[in-house]
Amino acid sequence: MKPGRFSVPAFPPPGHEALAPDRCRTVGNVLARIGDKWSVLVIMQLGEGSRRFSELRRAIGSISQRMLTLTLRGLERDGLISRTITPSIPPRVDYELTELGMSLREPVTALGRWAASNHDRIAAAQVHFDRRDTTG
Amino acid sequence: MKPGRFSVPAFPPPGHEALAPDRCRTVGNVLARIGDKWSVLVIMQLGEGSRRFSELRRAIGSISQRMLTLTLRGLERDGLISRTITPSIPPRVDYELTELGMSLREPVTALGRWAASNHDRIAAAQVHFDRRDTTG
DNA sequence: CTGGATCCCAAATGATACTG
DNA sequence: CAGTATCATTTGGGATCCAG
Repeated sequence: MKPGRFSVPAFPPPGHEALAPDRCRTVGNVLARIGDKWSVLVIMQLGEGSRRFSELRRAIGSISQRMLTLTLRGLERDGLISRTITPSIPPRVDYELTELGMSLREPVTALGRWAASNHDRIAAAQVHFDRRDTTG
Repeated sequence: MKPGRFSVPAFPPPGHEALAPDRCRTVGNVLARIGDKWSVLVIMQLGEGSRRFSELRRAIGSISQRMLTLTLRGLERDGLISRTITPSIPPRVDYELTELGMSLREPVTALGRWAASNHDRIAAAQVHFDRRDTTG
């Protein structure tokens, strides 16, 4: 950490502290974690039940083997999924949502419903914005 | 999806509707958009009311001018925020959530509540995972 | 004050080859 | 099958300078 004065942002005026910066950060952190390109897809897949590595790979389709591994490690590290190895030949590894992971499904699917309900409007807004850019 | 006499794989419990791969993509796209490092922070700030560029910059604190600009452009393109220019000197630009942006607050804050409730458990899981890695 | 343009570095992701 | 290791590429993001 650099020495010097760290700037403390002005406190929000009374009545405007519904969303503390603190909480914003927390949300930001969580979104930074599950908001990557793949985590949610994995979570939603596992939300339907236990899956093995190759099943997830096929189900998601476009994910590379490397990224699936990394994503699963990250989710496991966060305690959202569990990893069960069956040392057979060929080996088998099953992934499953933990209780914590299960509890995440609800807010995520809420966001999912929002996305499903509004992605038409978003797409339309994008087209509009881009047209203005090219035709303006 | 043609209903035949094939058995349907286990239904998710009520309230957790089936998660078609299609829908997963939609969610993934939306999360890819708002799940970046800054969008949510901006949205939550604007959730408290209209803000001008420099206010957002100060409030968020660690964001660079460049990223704030890019983030705002992205959100505007998605129709989540509106941009109002007042051609005074010095110029003034205010940002505000659109109706669409407002509607996003609810699912986002739901995720926020989840984050606030569970980030201790996540942190603990991470410590546990990392210990296993270094001491194992 | 707002924000575009440029340069540069770090992190994320993909492709491929290799291993138990 | 389920990874790991490595390399190449893409993307994210900060710093800085410049302009209306």
